[in-house]
Amino acid sequence: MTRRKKGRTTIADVAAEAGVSPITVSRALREPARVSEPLRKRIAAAVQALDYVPDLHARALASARTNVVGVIIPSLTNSVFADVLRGIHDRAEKTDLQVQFANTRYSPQEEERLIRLFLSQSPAGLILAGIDQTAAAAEMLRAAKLPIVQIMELGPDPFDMMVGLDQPAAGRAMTEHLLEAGYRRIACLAARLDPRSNRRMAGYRAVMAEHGLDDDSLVVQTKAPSSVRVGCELLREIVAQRPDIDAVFCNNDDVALGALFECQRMGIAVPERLAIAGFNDFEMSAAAEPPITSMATERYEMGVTAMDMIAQTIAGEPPEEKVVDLGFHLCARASTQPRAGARPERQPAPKKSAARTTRVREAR
Amino acid sequence: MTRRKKGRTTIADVAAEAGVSPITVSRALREPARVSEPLRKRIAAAVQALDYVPDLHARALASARTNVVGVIIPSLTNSVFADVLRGIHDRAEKTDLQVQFANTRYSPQEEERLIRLFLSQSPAGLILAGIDQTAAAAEMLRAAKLPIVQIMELGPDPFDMMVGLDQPAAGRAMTEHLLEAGYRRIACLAARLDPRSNRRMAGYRAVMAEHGLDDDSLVVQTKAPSSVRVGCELLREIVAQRPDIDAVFCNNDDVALGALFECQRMGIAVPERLAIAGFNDFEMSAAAEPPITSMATERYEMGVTAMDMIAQTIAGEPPEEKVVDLGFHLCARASTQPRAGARPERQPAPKKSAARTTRVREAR
DNA sequence: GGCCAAATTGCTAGCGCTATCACGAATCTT
DNA sequence: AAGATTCGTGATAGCGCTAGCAATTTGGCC
Repeated sequence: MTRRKKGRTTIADVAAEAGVSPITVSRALREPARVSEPLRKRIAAAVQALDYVPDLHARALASARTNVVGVIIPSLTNSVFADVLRGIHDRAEKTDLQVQFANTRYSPQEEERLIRLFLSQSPAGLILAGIDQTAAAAEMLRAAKLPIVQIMELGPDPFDMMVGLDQPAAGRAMTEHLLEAGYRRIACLAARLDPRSNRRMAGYRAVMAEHGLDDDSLVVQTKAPSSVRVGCELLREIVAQRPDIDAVFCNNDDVALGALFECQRMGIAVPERLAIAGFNDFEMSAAAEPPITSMATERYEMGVTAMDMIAQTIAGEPPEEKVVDLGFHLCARASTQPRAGARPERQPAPKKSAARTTRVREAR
Repeated sequence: MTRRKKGRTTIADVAAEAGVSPITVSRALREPARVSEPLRKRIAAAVQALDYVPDLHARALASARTNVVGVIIPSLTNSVFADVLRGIHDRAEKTDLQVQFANTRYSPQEEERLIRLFLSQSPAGLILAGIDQTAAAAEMLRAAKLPIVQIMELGPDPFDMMVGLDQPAAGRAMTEHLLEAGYRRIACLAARLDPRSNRRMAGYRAVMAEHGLDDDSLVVQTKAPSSVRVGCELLREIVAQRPDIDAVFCNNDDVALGALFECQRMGIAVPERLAIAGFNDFEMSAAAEPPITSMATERYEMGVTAMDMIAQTIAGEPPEEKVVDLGFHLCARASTQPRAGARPERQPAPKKSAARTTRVREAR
């Protein structure tokens, strides 16, 4: 809409006002240490007086460098990502970095397209979800000379940096918690086949198999995105299919909440007749009646850390640890009350991702 | 990080490849109709061959115009705004507009700062939440020559365009629903003093006053942001303060869910002993047990419409209606079951914002 | 055939900023 | 004290693209 911006205050105006050259103003703004005290003050006063705001486009063009960090994640609806995004934005505010967000809707092709699009704009950094990029995307990313952080989970071969948690281990830990609480016929309810969710389920199945309890009929999945309603539906389904189950492990807390509602509707006592465990420890889970056991993940912290790692790298001080494991911790609540006669919880053998893993039984 | 981008394919490379001048390539890309068929094809082939992607910064600098739409809303946590943002992004993808998001954390000063910041970058458009901008912000916005859409609610004096709903009317409508269902001592639970929430509460109080039922002791507020836990706490508080209430109107569905959980914990039968109504019709409300009555608002649609209005304005075809009322509709569910002897629901007198308002009693 | 209008293409001149180098003055070597 | 280094500042030359207009071609019409 705006035509030629006739009136814009430019760096030249400030320079004239302060009686210096434009380049000095530019330096005073970006590298104050390289400009002498008196000039810096005069320039600051001129900036103030003229209400000068640098043109980011001109800056980007001239320096072939931007302060835009691209964030490419699968979804905006899932509050898991909303939390991460909040962390990213909060930290971005404290630097001069801008955030440019795009969602892939869980499509690797769309992700590839977006990565290509972002890279062509030479962003200051890139934040990606997960480790399942297409081969073409991986090639571009490895060739790209910019800080990249993969978030949500950990994997063997980072493009650059990584911050997340060991999803299979988290799935294992929850399953072990249920076993230790005395449950045996533990079903698994999974909404949309999010790669992280799949890996948690792999952890679940591994533990079940180790105990000779694994069974295809214990798993119910759907392509629908995770939601409370889906939790209701999945619970009805598993109860119809395996009326003998004594616990359900839901791949996300909204599914767990749906399962709880459906149990209330069907008159299934939780946890006496059926235990319910979720994942991600949404705010509502602790408030539910009964409170729902969940696995807390550091989503906000993940966004903050990712942004920090990028800011540090840009500042020329890349973080010592390129891969950060934020761990997870069990929030054991009434919905998975140990059964009478269950052996007490023992400390599990330390695992790769267990560094910051803690185990909490909350009072209620 | 990136130094001089030595390798970047520029419009000149494409022009050379296609055997035309750079400006023609530029036109072919932006206004294909103004370039002849054969040239257009040659240029398209060259773009393809060289994998050319225009530099948006250079474009913005040269044209003093960007394709960035700024979105300034109070929060990212509240799923109300997440839904709006999703609509905005989904529609942005279908145009060539980019979205730049910032959150004010409910601070008008922060909002003013962000508006100033955005305007200095001459965005293609601006989307703002609500109508409570500071005087200084209002002045800047009225002076700005760009499409602006205020969302979430309607007001008398738009800066430019507006899409939302009549919040006081929505508050009235829910209160009337409760009255018609036979409830009389209706409390109001309000989390963070969101301006929209306040206006809904004003609607509630107006209706209560009209029926001689208004009372300060029926209202409980908190500065804490809306959440399920806050719903639990507010319910305990109101029950302690006014044990005689027969219904609660919660300013958001997460608060309503917390109220429901707390009732379950305290052994308060819903709706027999206490009816619960929420607002915004979150996905979980219909799935709860009992399903929670709520007022559905078109949040996703609001984002889509706002973006559409901006895109249309930029395209030189501003929407005929500068103010769009998306209405609201009651989703009456079991949590506000009419009491025995309640008079049947009558159609309310048509209101300003009732154009698209419908009233639904859902089966369950 | 000549003239005008419309359609098509290209030239020039920046947009506002910063990388790079150049320069004089102040500080440091030995 | 003469040269070698800093330090602080400025001049120059673009970054990649497009507005505005000029130049050219085409087509239509009398």
